[in-house]
Amino acid sequence: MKDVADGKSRKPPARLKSYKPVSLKQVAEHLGLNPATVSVVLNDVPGRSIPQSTRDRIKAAAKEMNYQPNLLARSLRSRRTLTIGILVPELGEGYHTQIMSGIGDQLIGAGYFYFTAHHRHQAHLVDEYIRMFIGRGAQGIIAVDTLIEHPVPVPLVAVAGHRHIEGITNVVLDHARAAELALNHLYSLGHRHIAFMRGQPFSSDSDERWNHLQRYSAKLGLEIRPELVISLDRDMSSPELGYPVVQQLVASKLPFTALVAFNDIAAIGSVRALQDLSLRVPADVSVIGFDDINAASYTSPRLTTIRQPLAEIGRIATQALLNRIHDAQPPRDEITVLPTLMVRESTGPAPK
Amino acid sequence: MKDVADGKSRKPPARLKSYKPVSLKQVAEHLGLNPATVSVVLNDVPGRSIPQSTRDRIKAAAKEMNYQPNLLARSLRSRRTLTIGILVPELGEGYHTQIMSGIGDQLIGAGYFYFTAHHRHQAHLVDEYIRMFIGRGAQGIIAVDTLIEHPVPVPLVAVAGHRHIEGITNVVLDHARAAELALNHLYSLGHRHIAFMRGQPFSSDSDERWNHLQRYSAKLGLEIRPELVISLDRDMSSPELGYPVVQQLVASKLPFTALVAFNDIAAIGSVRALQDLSLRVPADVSVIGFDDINAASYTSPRLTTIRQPLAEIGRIATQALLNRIHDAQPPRDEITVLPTLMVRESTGPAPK
DNA sequence: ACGCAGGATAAAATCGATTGCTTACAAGGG
DNA sequence: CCCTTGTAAGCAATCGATTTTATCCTGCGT
Repeated sequence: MKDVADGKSRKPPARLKSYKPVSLKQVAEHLGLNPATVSVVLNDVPGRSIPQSTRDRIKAAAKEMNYQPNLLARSLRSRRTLTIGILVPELGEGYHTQIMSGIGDQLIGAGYFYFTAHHRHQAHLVDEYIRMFIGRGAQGIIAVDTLIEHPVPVPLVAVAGHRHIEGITNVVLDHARAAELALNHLYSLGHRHIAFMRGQPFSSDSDERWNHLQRYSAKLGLEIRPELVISLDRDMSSPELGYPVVQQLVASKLPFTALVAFNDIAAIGSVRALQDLSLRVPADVSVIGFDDINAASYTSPRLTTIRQPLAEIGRIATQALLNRIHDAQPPRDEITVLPTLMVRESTGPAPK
Repeated sequence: MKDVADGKSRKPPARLKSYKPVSLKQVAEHLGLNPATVSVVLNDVPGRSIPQSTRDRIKAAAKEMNYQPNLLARSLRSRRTLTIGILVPELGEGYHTQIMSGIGDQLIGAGYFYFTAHHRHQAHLVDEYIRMFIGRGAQGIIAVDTLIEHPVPVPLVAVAGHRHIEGITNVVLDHARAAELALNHLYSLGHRHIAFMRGQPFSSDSDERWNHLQRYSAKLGLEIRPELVISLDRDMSSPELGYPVVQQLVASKLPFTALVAFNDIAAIGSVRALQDLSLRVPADVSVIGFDDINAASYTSPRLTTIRQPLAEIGRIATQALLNRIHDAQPPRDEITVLPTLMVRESTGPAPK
């Protein structure tokens, strides 16, 4: 290696073990100016008279010295941390992950960074993490599928939360529409004996989804036989979740030609269970899922499902939060998102 | 609701819209003490003589006033932010997500919080986010499947990075062992005409994996026919990735009885392609994947794959980083993780 | 020539902690 | 009786910015 000789990179980027970033004060000193002046210029504070020449000088120096403001210091004073906190029940699981992907995209795009914390449905952790987020200066919080029990001192947007708490904006799926899409689809394929799978009690969408399915069944004149209603209870996020309940359902020998699963994960396990019992999907039994997680289109047969626009939901929640942080709009209580029916291969005409 | 009467929760948690947390100063004032003293006690600073009675008084007051130290202020002074930054190429995609799940678990367990940023393989974003992490006080960085080009002023652990850069610890899979597992499995099932799928050039494991497959094939006396080697090139994370290349492979009419896919995602697409061309998996063609993402066991046939312990890798990387931050151990250059063979349903004896 | 209105920049307070250095007082040693 | 030692706590500087207030200077009007 030889010495660099070109004008540009004379000074190496100095990234060795313990370099210390340049501070505002150093920039000011270098320029023979006061830190305050430099700050004012770099932040484009309005209503200050500073000649363009000085402004240019300062900006040039900042760039040249590779000045990066220390966000901690700035935030301490100004209360703008450009940071928000995200609460999820679990990491590395399809549904939450895809929502977070939408959130992350939108936040980074808006210049915000975010903390993530997962609580595995433990209420005391929820409270603790909220406190820690705030202690670290989070200006807002997004809670995904998380039960919030108290008002919180910063703006909070809940995704798939169904409690109405003062000051909290909920982003929820239009469950009425979802039920309608699912049942119309099956009904129009000729299914009249439909089995239902309810979600776990701790999952925030469980009740809502079930209520609307009941309601719309009634509307269609479909009778729901209680023996054909099975319930999830285990807290797991693998398809195994849906396997045993469907096994039992089949073992009960009650006739049914379609199954409305609680979500895609459980639907995938259900399809497995049916196949392992020599029932063909969809020839013998149609299965419809909920969510449209990525894996739903990898299975065979590919899963017919009620799609929640997960990433979109994340983006909407984020936008709502940012609006509230900036007081851009009067806070809304609830934002509804529309589901779509994705017809794939796991549903078909009811057998004779 | 009636008034609470028990001694504990006399004072409501005051979580209304714009409450302001109590500061150290307020606690000190309340006690008639100096903030410094309070700080010293609450942090259990060693080598200070403060009588137990005072200590108790302070701790009681802190608890009673629900004092929460402001992490921003603390970090500004003490440089301990208990924060690290995580870089990933993409959010909401199986492989990275599962590694992040291990990272998140371990970090939260150790009392650290983390920022996540995704860069979609854009080098300039990588640099920018590293700067921003540091500006926000990150004490270390974990980079997953991300190309790091320069040394960085804080400890950095790279997962599946293969560049050796001063001061960076790499956590990598034992690719030699992986190749051995995959090829032994197929070989012992009688496969002699094996097709290979190489990864995209921007994926950090591509070359390493391919080199070891070649090397071990030679060892087994297996000849690799160049016409049976296909390459991925698109930057996508859906199984569609593997579909067209396998279609072409089959169209070429060259005989093969097994396919070593680059990863599970591509393997799932490959299986689809084969099935759509009326080839049975594994009766006509065996397919083996890499990674063992969650979805690998949801497909039908369930995917035989070389398992990377993804969450474990995340935990190992995190532990390595924390060790370096605490100077607990001399920094290691490389940490190797062992793969496992997961035999499922997509591989079987070679057809005659 | 004097006062005064800005324009340009400096000074100082502040945010909420941590930390090194005093100080005040009491007890023990020579 | 003075000096050391130790205990208990206060003082003040500091971290790196932002923000409010003050000061200096110049040119202009009268």
